[in-house]
Order: sequence, then structure tokens, then C-alpha cells
Amino acid sequence: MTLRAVEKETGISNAYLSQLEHAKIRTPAPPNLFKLAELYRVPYELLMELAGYPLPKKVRSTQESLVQDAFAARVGGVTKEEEEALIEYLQFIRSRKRGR
Amino acid sequence: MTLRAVEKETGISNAYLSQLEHAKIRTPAPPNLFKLAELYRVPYELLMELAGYPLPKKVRSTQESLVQDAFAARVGGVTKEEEEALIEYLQFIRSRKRGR
DNA sequence: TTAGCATGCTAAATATATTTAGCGCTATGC
DNA sequence: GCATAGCGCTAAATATATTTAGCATGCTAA
Repeated sequence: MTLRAVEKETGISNAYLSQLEHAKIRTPAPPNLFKLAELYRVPYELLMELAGYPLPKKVRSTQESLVQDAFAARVGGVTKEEEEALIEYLQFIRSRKRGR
Repeated sequence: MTLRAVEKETGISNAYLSQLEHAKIRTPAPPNLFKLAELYRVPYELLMELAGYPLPKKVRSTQESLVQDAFAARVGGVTKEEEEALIEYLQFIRSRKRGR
């Protein structure tokens, strides 16, 4: 999605989104994290945790498990083998990007 | 507790706490809400909700039930009769304060 | 009575998130 | 080829949370 498309969906300015992508912003406000979480179908709690906000005890868990949850929510359960393959493919994609 | 005592416990400046008490601050940052929630033994989620932050679905509930939880967490379960008595006593305290 | 100290408070300074305005680039249609 | 529109990006402006500094009041001890 283009920055302006995300802007239209979330109401967050494209300038802000660009700074977000370049880590110019340390702790985005929770409402922004919420909108982006919904748009990208990533758990809101994960973004809150990554931003460094305290989480209610009821949803607290390790960051790893949250990342797994995020992944699982998008692609469903994954076997070890599938995971290996996915990582390999990821590396492929990245190397291709660098190589050009 | 005095403002400076809370400052010592939470690390939040007394000036800020004073402004908080007078509603000069609309949305305190989550870390501050967390520290105050712990100090006063009030559910962090309640403060987040009252501040207008989105809550993870897992802890979302009506504001009333959160208030009840907060109360229950401090005094334990309460019968109808006890509740009546408590409300009456609350009114007594308030009237006494006004009357002086 | 007065000195000292803790208290609540506020104005100003600071930090940082977020928006506005606008630049340079690329692609696409005429 | 050239105009146009959309793109990512950044500097500056704005908003607002938070801290610093310090003032005025009231209480307590000598």
C-alpha cells in the first residue's frame, strides 16, 4: 500500500507514516497503533508491547509468543518445516532486493 | 498522600500530579497510568479506558464492570446490604466535608 | 513571634508526537 | 517530448505532555 492509501484508511498523515517507517518516532500514540493494527491485521497488543507500553496482566506474555500469534493470525498454524522454508524464502526476497 | 510522596513513589513530578488532579491533562501517557494504577491498587485497564485509549479485545468490557472490578479488588466481594451501607457512608463523608 | 520547612500550585521551559506545506522524482497518457 | 498526477520524503509549524523553578500559604518548633 502507498503511504497515501494508508493515510486515507487510517486518517494518519502520510508524512507521519513515512517517519514511522524510518524509525523517526519512538512511541506512536496507542490510537495510531490501534488503527494500523486493524488495517494490517496484526494484534494491537503486539504493537503496544513493541512500542514499550505496559500491558494489562491479562494479555501479558512473552514477545516471542506475541510474534507467533501475529504470524499465526495471518497464515494459520505452521510446521517447523514450513517455518524453515518461509525463512529461507524471506532471505531470498531480501537478497534479491539488495542485489538489484 | 502528598503530591511529593507520590512523586517519590512513582517518579512523576508533583507539578504534573497537581495538573492531573485539576484535569489540565487530557491523556496521560500509559506508563504514568501504570505507575499510578500500581500505587493506588486500581486496575491499569480501567485508567486506560478512562483516558480514552483503545483496549485489547481480551480485556475489553463495560466501564461499569471495570469500576466494579476496581472496587472488588480493594474490598473483596460485597453484598447488596453492604453496598447500601457503603454508599450511605460515602454520602455521610461527603456531606461532612462540605459542611465544614 | 519568628524561622524553617513542607505543601499545593502555576508559569515558563523542554521534549516529542503529529500535521502542513511543498520539493524532487517517476511513470503514464496525450 | 511534455504535461500531469501520484509517490516518498523532509523541514518547519503546531499541539500537547512533562519537567523545572520558584512563589505563597500554613504549620510546627524554638
